[in-house]
Amino acid sequence: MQIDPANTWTDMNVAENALVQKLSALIHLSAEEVDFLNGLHINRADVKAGCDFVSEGEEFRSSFVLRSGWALRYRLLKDGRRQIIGVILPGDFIGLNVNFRRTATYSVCAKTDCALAPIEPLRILEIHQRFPVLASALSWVTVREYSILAEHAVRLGRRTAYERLVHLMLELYHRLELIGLSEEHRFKLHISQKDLSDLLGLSTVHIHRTLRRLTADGLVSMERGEIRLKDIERLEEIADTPEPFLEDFAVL
Amino acid sequence: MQIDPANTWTDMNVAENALVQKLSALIHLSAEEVDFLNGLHINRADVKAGCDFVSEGEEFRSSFVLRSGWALRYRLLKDGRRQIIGVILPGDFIGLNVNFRRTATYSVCAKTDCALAPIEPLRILEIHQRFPVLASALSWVTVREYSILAEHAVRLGRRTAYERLVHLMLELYHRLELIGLSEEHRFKLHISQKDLSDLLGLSTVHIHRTLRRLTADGLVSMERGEIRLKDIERLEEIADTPEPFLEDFAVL
DNA sequence: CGTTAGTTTGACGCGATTCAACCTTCGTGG
DNA sequence: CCACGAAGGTTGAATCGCGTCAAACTAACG
Repeated sequence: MQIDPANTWTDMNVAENALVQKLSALIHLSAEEVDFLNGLHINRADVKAGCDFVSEGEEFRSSFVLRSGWALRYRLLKDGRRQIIGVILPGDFIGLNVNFRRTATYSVCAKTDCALAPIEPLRILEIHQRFPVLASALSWVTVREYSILAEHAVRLGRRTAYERLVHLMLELYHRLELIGLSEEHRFKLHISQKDLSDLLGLSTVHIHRTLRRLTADGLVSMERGEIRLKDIERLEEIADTPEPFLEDFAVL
Repeated sequence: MQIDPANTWTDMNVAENALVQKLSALIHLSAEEVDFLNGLHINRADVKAGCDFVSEGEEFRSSFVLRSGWALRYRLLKDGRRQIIGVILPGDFIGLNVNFRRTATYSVCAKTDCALAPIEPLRILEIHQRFPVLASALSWVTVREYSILAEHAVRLGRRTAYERLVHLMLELYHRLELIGLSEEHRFKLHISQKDLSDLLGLSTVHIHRTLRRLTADGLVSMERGEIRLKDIERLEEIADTPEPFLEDFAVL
């Protein structure tokens, strides 16, 4: 029953370039395009677990691709209540679209040690000019992010605690699978019960009890932070996931 | 106390082109750019109040700009629970980003008679090639949509019923103000209590009671579907809105 | 003038929170 | 190598915000 938010990032075969892997699942990338994407990773910034590397209200110009690690995008209310907007996984962008206003509206916190690839805004423009196929892939990334967030809203607004947890597990599982970070229905969960509660709009106590119920029902097992989804079909039934889940996003 | 989801759309001076108005608030548009944006409105489709004009799971290729009216983007769970993802107001896009997958993941329902401007995907590409300034404005639109949805998630996850309602009123007020559809802290609310409940993840009964409490506290008044925010400062205090609200979005 | 959609109201119940312990694990420094 | 503190997990009891049910009311429309 223990969730272990271990900071050592050694789970599985970490993708060389999760972004390339993610986009390849969608479209065929030419060698030139792959080179360009790898070139985006020339710069590198490392962030220790526990650090906020984007802070609400502060200057935020350059954007990033997360190369490895887990991070959380969140907002804090004045009285300390926290809502997590989403989980950022390897290959995800932080600030993909041009922000010509100046400040961040959310904070981003590293839950494990993270490697970032800072991207100059000019590089994004370059994509639109020189790589039309990549440009539409980025558009897909945008739509996908929006869709994930929309599903998050549905989860928060109209699902029970039990359903929320199942739905989140499935989201993480599918997203990790796409970048080669989960296999055989197993993945490492790098966030605490407190994080889960702020993600799902519940209390830690209730998260704990619900997690217990999930394992008691034989749907999920957990040891040392590793989650195992024991019956995907029933889980998808419970979560009432759209068909197909996280693969086929269209509307923004 | 009556919310009147009147379908006659005659509130105030409807903007000729709400999109132009919205973008003008952000950047200076050249005559050429304004012409181009107006040109997007050549095609026109009308939809009656109550109609779903985008349906989850169905083909969805062309995108739209909403010229006039109110629409709701929502998702339905199998057992009938509904969560509204967001309110679509004049000048808003539906499906701005290129969707090279085929189907819609959400439904969109017109709450008033709506006028739509269908946009061929090619037009969006044209913007990126010929109008770099417009292209970044569209990027801003995307970021803004994401930020509104993120605030929606915070609302659903970590605010009380009372706060949710206040926060929503402020969101609508500010968005309508930007396109000239609200004045003197008043605007017409074109959705029912049922819609409010599915928007805020509450029951209609509780929405009603909370609305009653808001008016009793002298913060808001309502007659025939017209909302009046009587004390913006206190409302913003209650909603704990970020500074500045809905104007300065940066992170995606 | 009946029908339909939406609003209003009260009584009751439950899902989730709060509070307050206590326990376990792990990293750190003496 | 053990002592200690911090962070996170576990548990029960009491409480409350919000949901459910059910019925009456009101306005709009043909």
